[in-house]
Amino acid sequence: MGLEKKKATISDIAAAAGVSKATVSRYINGKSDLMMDKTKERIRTVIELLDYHPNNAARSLKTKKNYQVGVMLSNIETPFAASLIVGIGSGLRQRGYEPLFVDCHDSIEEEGKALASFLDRTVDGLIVSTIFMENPALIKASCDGCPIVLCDRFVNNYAFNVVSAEQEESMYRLLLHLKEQGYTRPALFTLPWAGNSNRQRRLEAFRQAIAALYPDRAREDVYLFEAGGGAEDQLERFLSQLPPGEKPAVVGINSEATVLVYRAILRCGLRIPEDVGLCGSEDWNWDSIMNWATLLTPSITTIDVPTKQMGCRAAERLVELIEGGDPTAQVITLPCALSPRGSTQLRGGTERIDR
Amino acid sequence: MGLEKKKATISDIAAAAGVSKATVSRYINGKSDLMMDKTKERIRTVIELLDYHPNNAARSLKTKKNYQVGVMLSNIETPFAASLIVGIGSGLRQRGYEPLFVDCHDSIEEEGKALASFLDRTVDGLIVSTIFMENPALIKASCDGCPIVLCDRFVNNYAFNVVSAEQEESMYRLLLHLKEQGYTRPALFTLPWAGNSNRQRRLEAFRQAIAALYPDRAREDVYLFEAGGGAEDQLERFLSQLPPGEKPAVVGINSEATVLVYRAILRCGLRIPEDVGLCGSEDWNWDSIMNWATLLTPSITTIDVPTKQMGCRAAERLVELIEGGDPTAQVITLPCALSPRGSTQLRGGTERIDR
DNA sequence: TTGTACGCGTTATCAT
DNA sequence: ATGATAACGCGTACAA
Repeated sequence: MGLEKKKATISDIAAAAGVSKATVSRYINGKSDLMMDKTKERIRTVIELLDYHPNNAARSLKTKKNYQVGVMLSNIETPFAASLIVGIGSGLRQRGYEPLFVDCHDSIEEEGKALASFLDRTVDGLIVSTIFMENPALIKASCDGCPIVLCDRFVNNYAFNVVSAEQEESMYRLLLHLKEQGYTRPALFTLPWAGNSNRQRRLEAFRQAIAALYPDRAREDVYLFEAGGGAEDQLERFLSQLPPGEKPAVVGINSEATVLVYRAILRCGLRIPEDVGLCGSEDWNWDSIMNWATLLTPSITTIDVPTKQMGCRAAERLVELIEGGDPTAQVITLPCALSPRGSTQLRGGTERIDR
Repeated sequence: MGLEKKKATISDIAAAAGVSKATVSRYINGKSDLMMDKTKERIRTVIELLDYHPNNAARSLKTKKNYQVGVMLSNIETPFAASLIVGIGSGLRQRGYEPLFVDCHDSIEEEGKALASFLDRTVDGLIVSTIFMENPALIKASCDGCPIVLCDRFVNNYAFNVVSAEQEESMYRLLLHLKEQGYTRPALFTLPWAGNSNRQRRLEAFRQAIAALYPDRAREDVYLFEAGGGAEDQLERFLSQLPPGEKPAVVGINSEATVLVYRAILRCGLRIPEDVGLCGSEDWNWDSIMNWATLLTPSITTIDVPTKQMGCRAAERLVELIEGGDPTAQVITLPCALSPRGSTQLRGGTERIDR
């Protein structure tokens, strides 16, 4: 109790086992193929006895590796980020790496600071999921040899390794679902997409799907509004311009947009799904009774982005890069699932309450 | 481009500035009071020019500090954890420390592993927010001298430093609010509380508040159910045993419980707030349009736990401990706010839709 | 006010 | 099959 129990070092082990530090080091690092069994055994027991753990700082000083990777998130306070954290964390730790998460608060300055801080701490690599499409600092870091994987984001003018969610196919399936349900007029309601690669990709996917499913469609049903307001105005614009006989459905560009439109629809005194269908991209993939899509009444049809798996896959790819795998930029695309719910159930059946 | 731009070391700086490594080291560590101005200036410019950054591994090898703290969370995939992460992260980074977050998935084994891994990495301290009230491994770590702060949790048989949310006062205010609204019979609906210090504290707070506000109340209106089911049965039991003329209101022990009861009430064909009042403890403190309490219709009255601030405060206290502050165990208690919403608005006014 | 020299705990390169 | 020994980059007595 009173004794200062100093931590055992490799020298202690060497002395206690009657071998040299070099031998102990070899044992620890699995280079013990040509080692006598009884030597191994001696080292093993002494390590056990003294509860020896190699010192990471010393190790990393020598090897220039510290088994830590920096993870830059755009806004941690969203379930999207939470899922990403879980996926990245498990993927990384599985392979012996420790994640350092930092919230960049959607600010390019914060992001620059975080990047500098990580480079300073000499992390072994970076996983980046921030929104900025113009990102010279990140490109520079990559050029300087820092392994980087982008997660669900793209950056202009540089071919990064990216793990992302499939968009075209899932958007097509969503619009097909709406059509099958009897909706004749799907419109995309989106928040500003400038500088946001995901919104741009979804917008593009929407246009493609419309072109495929409604080849004769002339005007473009894309409505832009702000998180601060405007959903209601745009909704009224959309509905007032509707030719008679058309059945409208709104596709929200993300979870937030979908909820905002949901409120706008109710405020206009309209019913979901009878008067207007509603569905959206669900970034959270949050399997819980607290999922926003099932909290609303009726519950909302969504495209479910496999956030956790994206994180896990990004971790996997990054470790490949760190450990010398082929650095050629790959774009890994994960499929999304469609979850039809009450908000688009125009014909037949009654809504099933999930869980 | 072709040149291998090796990282500058302290020796490079010393050489370039024409001084000794010791002087540079002093400069870096702020011990430059007695240093000649022109020496300082020389060092400063050279550091700038060579873009020198001290190597953390070497530094930590020498000083046994690495400015990293381990953070053990019970389940990262909840907004509660997300808020905590933000609070802890900013509090820690503000003071020059880096958080290492790990998800223990409500498993004591995982937690043990994480603890060992952190101790192994020689973090400077620990912030713990996991559910286990019996936790010998954690007590041992503390006894061994590792600075530890518990966040919104308690552990039996050991006086840890704790940052937590105030419970008695807020529960009292919630029940008072219900009474003022005309509800005569508040009942607590809770998930199993064994081993969960927060649920136990809330349960106790509920009992105290009932004793204070309804001194004549004989039987105890506490209903236990499981996340998997049972809310509906318990609700029917509660309502059927109600004396005529009583106005019932349900208090959910946490966000999840409240949502489960919400669904049960609707399934029973009852109206909120007319037939039954509903309110609950909101652990997330999640200021967003996606907040569950405002997604539901009507939106739900909550006690808002200041999660982010708790994390921030825990970080602050931990750094105090790490840097040699008084280690005497403190219990820091943060006040909660009451957010009255439509779900308990029995008399007067119409529900205001928030945001 | 500044410099010298050693050691922190490892791994890696030689030897043997 | 194993042992000396020299780095790795930094902080810090101690000396000057």
